Amino acid sequence: MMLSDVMEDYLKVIYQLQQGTDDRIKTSEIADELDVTSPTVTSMLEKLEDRGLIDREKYRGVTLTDEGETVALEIVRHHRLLEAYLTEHLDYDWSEVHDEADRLEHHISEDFEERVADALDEPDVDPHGSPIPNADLEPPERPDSDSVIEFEEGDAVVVEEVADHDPEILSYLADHGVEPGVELEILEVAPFGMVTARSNESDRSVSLPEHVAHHVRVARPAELEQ
Amino acid sequence: MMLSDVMEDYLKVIYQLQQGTDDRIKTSEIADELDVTSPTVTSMLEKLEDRGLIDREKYRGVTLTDEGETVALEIVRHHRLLEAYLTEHLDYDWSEVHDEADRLEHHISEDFEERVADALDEPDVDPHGSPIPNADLEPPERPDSDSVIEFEEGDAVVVEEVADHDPEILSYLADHGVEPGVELEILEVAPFGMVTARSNESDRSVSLPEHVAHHVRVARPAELEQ
DNA sequence: ACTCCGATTTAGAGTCGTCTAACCCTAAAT
DNA sequence: ATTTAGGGTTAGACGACTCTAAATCGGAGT
Repeated sequence: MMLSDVMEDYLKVIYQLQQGTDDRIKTSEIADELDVTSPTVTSMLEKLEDRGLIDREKYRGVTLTDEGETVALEIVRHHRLLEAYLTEHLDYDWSEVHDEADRLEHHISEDFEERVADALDEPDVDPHGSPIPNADLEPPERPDSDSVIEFEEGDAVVVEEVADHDPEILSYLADHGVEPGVELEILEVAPFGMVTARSNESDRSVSLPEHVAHHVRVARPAELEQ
Repeated sequence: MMLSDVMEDYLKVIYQLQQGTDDRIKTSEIADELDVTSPTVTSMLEKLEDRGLIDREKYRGVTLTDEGETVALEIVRHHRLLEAYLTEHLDYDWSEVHDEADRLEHHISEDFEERVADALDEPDVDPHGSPIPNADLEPPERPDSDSVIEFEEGDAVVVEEVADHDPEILSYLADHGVEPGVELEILEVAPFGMVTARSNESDRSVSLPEHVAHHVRVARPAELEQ
């Protein structure tokens, strides 16, 4: 299937918006994400539907077909492998890799993908802790993490994933010891969603406004599970 | 200057066709190289002229302006750095790098270019022996090599550059010991252009039909110059 | 100088992805 | 059941890049 970069972008965005809900994805959500107008999205959705890549109900939004999901997973795999490679081998900081991976994700060959995966020894998460789809493009299983917002004062948690792309925010988080793998003690969850926590990394407390905290996904430490 | 990938491709091709001649580059040469029709080239040349990137005389072909050349050099630098990086760090063979570099050359950031150049320690040639323009994008000085066709029986020469992109031909050449750096003894130059030589690498003789030999650029060994 | 042929340009049209403006549908509130 | 607010779709257009067909240029050879 020969797809344009643009079509791939639409599929990727639909895939990502679909993560964590069963809702159909709406035209305006896609438009916001891709920074185009709604009519533009509508006309592209028609094409994607013609190609059998999405399932569309007019006025009610879309979902990916299996085929569409496979394409999306391929792009996501490219993106996350690139992020991992750039941090591992080209000295990029995790705050910088997203844009570069976005540039390149549509333009690498199967061969390149494979060599990069080899060089990294088939990693299963990218530098932000997001799962990298495997080479067979099966949907990766949903990590059992929750937004840090779900927790409360006194909880001890481990950062699993920081699902944000803004370099400024990522730099801020890294500076304050919020990265995948670090342990956080929740100090306060304000009613308007701001979370304050202490990182065992920086040993300083850090406050995360709601829109940031939302992207910080954490799990209870392993020793507390059973 | 915001240029499309397509425009960059035109400039790159014009640059490469311009190497080694003072002739203006003709519409049909560009059309052949890019695999588009002549009218398509004509209309793109109008746009490039409007942008001040080429100097055009209708019916007589084009040359790059300084600005156009700078853009072309940027793309060539990207291409050749990528080729070098892929062979050096991702285990590519010199016969495989061209297509991958073509895919990526328009899509890497300045930052990426710089990091790759650093990782390679600012190389000055790519795996085919072609000069990599420096970061200031000054035109690299013309290497003092000639096509192997220019030599005659008995000459000993060193391969400087193999300016071909066909993976089959490059594999063939590598298999027969024709790569940058190896010494060749010319055994015969047939009237129809075929060159037969012995490589001190493979210690076998190899015959190069004219269109291949044309791309094998060599120099007399250093110890013979003064 | 003239003719002719190959190369170039002009003319006109098609595709892709985008836009704005106008119209329409759905769901929530009355 | 009706209204209405807000998002979705339709219609029509545009810019970028490409094509085919037709007209035109210019150099090579008389």
